Amino acid sequence: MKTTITEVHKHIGEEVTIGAWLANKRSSGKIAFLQLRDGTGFIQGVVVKADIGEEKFQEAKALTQESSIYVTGKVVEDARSPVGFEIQVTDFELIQEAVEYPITPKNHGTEFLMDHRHLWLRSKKQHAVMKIRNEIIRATYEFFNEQGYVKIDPPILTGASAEGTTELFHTKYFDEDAYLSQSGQLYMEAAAMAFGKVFSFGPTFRAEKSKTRRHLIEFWMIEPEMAFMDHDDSLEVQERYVAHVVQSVLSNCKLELQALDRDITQLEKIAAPFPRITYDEAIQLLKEKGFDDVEWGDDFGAPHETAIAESFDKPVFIINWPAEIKAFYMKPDPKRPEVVLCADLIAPEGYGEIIGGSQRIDDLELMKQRYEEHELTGPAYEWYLQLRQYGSVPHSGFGLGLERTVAWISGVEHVRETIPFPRLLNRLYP
RNA sequence: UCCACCGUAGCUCAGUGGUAGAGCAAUCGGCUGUUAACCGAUUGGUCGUAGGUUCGAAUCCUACCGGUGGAGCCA
Repeated sequence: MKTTITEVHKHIGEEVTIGAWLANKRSSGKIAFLQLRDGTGFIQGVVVKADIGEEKFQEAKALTQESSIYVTGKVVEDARSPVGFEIQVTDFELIQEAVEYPITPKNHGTEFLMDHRHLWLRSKKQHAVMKIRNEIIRATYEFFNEQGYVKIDPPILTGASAEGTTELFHTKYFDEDAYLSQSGQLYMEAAAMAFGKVFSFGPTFRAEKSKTRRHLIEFWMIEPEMAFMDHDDSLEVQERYVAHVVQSVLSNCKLELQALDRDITQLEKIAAPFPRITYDEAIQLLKEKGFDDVEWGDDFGAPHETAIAESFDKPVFIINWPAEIKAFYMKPDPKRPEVVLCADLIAPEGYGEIIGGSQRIDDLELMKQRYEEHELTGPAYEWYLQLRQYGSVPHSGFGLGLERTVAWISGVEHVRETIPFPRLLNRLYP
């Protein structure tokens, strides 16, 4: 009967047929080992000449890497297999012969692999990272649905920037100027006033010429927004959400974490609550660690974030940043108006900021003042002001960068391996 | 945009002023438990591009093109 590699454990002792690709092959004079993959997993097929006959055995030895085949054989348990099972092949049928597959079992450089991203996705490590990405997305929907959030999709084509800081991708909207969304946040605030607790999951675009392991031109964000929640309430949601995602990956992606050689003891520590330090304390900590050039009012670079993260074995919130280096919509601390009620969540092990969040300004007059300070005018911003005019309430929200989260949990060095087809500086293909 | 490093066989790299090399892949042969299998043989080159220095340049110099890492900015 036809089945898949993840299902073979239900068919021990039975003969099954699997549609598969040949990931690799090893053979000797009378036995051949076929490393098979079918998208659901990897398994070894064993071809014995004495069982299958001379002609078929020679055919098996001639199979090339990444050729597609239907393999028929008996499922047996075997302690030597990393997945616990293998298939004793009784027959196979070649679907298509792959000639000189470019990605060989040996080392390749980044440029070559990125040029062949459409094929690289087939490899064990990339497969594992994408499965973990999928689990994080699944766990995200699970978490927010269970907590009563409504998923709302903000637009991708917009008339102006959400934060006014980063470079936007410009395009035409018939005769008007339009930009690709850099954040759905302003729309999610509108949605929170309509549905209470909402979250979005979608792509965002930044036309920054960033060339680091933490940056993509196109990346995916999860942006929850909650009415009637202050910033402390939001921090609690954030830590419970992140912990849920990590625990879900630990439970459901054991083989994938193993394929990536991830040190899971680091992940097993991730449980709410997470430590919180103020921006002021962070400055102090950095000075103690020898960063003499950091002054109050400076933003932190990657080395600073890493140094702070090293002091904790869980993600750490840095709260209450100077208003001048944060977005216009963040609510000032009533006790100390020069700082705003916000937090960055810094992942452990040097993966950098994975969440940025804040309580939003709910006062109409203060928001008008911010508009003047930031020279925000036009129809793109008028509607946002109305949210403070008609039944304004305290509300908070945050944005989690999916790719940085995948990189951290998977333990991969660079975010370009955490999205199927990364858009990078100078890379629009494949 | 700035800084550093790198472009040599299909891939990963060595060669740093005197005949263009290795491993892997491919092809042929051997091997009954391999795990990036192994062993033997064969094939494979406009040394990123254009100038320059030199008796002689993959090697030294200049410019350009491409890439990698980082900074800034951010998730």
